[in-house]
Amino acid sequence: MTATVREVAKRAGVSAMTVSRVINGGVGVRPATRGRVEQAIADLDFFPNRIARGLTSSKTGAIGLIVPDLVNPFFTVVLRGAEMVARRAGYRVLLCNTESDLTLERSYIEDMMSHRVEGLIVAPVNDNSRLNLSPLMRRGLPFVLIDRGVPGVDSDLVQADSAAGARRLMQHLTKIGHRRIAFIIGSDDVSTTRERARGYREGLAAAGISVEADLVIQTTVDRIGGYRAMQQILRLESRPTAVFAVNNMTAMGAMETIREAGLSVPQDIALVCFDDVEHLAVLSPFMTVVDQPAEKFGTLAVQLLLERIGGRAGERSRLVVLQPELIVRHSCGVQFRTSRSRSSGAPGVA
Amino acid sequence: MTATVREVAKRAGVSAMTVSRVINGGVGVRPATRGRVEQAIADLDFFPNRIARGLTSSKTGAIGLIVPDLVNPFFTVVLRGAEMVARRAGYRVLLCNTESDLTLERSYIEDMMSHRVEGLIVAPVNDNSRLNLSPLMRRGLPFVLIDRGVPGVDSDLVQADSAAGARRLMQHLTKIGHRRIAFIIGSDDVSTTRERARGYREGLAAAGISVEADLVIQTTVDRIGGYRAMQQILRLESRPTAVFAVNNMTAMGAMETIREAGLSVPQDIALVCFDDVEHLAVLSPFMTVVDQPAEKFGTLAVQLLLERIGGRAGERSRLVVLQPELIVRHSCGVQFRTSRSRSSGAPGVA
DNA sequence: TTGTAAGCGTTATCAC
DNA sequence: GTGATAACGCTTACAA
Repeated sequence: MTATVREVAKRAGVSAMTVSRVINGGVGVRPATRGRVEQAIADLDFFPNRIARGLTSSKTGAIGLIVPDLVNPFFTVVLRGAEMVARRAGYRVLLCNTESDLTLERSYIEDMMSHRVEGLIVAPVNDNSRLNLSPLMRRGLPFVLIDRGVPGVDSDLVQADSAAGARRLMQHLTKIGHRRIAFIIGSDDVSTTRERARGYREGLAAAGISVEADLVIQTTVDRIGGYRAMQQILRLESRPTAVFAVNNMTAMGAMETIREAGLSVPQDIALVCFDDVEHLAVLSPFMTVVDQPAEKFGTLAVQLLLERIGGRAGERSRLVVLQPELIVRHSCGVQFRTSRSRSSGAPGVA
Repeated sequence: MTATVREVAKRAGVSAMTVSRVINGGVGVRPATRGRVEQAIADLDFFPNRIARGLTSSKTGAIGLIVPDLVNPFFTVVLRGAEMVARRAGYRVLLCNTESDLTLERSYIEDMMSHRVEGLIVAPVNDNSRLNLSPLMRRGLPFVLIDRGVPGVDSDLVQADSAAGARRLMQHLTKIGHRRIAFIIGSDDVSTTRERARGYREGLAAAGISVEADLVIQTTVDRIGGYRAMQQILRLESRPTAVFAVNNMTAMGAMETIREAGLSVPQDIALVCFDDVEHLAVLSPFMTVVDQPAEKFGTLAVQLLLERIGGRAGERSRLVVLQPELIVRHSCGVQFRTSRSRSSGAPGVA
């Protein structure tokens, strides 16, 4: 199907080794020789076989990125950041979408090992991902966790300060007068869920409010989960004045319920959430959110991973905690203007 | 770093071939032998090296997917569809994001050839992608174009009927009374742009309206492009009553301008576009759109590609034209209810 | 049912 | 500066 180094070598009247040298930068090859080889490569339309290369050198030039939900814009942006940094370093990103399925996660991790990626970035499904990660730990394949930590797994980790973000959100809501704030929350076996729940409790406590169990609705962390949770909230005898959705997807679902009920945000009920929905947040009502620097999750994770792959990392695992940012818009019930271009200015222009 | 077939073989007291047979399904291996091999595999924590496998069998089990913008939800959903079908067929999808950069597209295509993918799905940047695709054609590597056709490239193609979609949109707008409809359009070297422009003209003509050059604003097909184009539109002496944005991203940018200007949709100006923004369309005002079946682009493309890889496709190239669907919501200025659950019902429930 | 031998396309190593 | 040889880990083809 395509020429090999040997064929190129033959045509250029050199050895395969010389061809190999040329396609790898050509150091230590006389310009004249090099020219002949390059000509032969062009003539034969030769593309080096990376597969074969990976076999001898065990440098496959690939890293894996495993995320639970690629349709979630948060992870899309993580991916964009990761790919950019990886490409600049000469690496390819192999992407895996587990759809929050532990079995799929396990098989993707095995797949990545089979593909001999040099390292892995994983946004784990939940605490049970520990079992899936253990083969990586056993064989010492470098990996970096993002977004979510996994108890019992000692590795580099890039995460946001979820508790602080939630506290800030609660602080804001209570400051503008909300006292009864519902919380749409996910399963307890995800670290970010636990942290956001802690921030919720602490934030309320700081305002002298105690948590009402009725107002904490546990559900799946996706649109349908948010949809159902909000239905439940609207059925409460005494309706809360505000709702905190644990992430962007649940917030979307919650919005849908609110609209169907003929209510509006923030007039009838306030709604805030984690994760800015980025380029789509232009649609009103503009959500008040705690934004996580998604792209940084990707870029930092790749940097940490490449350091580790390159043996420049040391034994100890590293923890990077990114600060989320409160962006006050309209869905909480106050009309603010922030200094952020994303909320009040042009998209990406000064 | 990890065990090899030979090491497993030694431990199990068999030959490497027997191990190979076991890891490939184990047909023609006596159960007892097979058991010993499996035990040895478990003991040594062995994972077959796909790289090496790909070298001998030239079945790498990978296909490439090249898209111009992964942050665009349309392509994210395409990816989801593609990956699902590919996985079921035992293939992995290697994803490349060209960011609409022809140079990057070229290098990704070469990269994919180096990785010896068995085939490629490409949403090309524009007509100039022809040059980037030519190496594929030269060596007969199967590929399928999606979304956009490329003049001079004869290949399988999955696309939407853009002209019909645009016509339908114009038909609707004119029917409810709009006569002056601006068009935010992209570069002319993209097939979908040309087709949508044709639909725009034809749709207007059918209503006895002639195109006003002032109302057609050419820009980059992203959020910032839509933002600027809408600024230009608002500066027109005689403001149009409606705006047709060529895709979801330009519509987002346009919305942003409208909001900054203190205007609202549809009271001050109507806004419609191509591509449903899917799970984010829950935010109001609910856009009237022509929706393309994004996931189908992915699933069909993979099916066509796998047929071709498997030699079950025949010489002739195939064209699949998907019908886009008009979803009337509120941004056009009428309050309709459609039968689609996505616009009026629950997310994914009956 | 199992094993032997050779080779996939590249690069590491060590000569020259 | 260039080349010969032997791997890398697996599978194909054939033999036993």
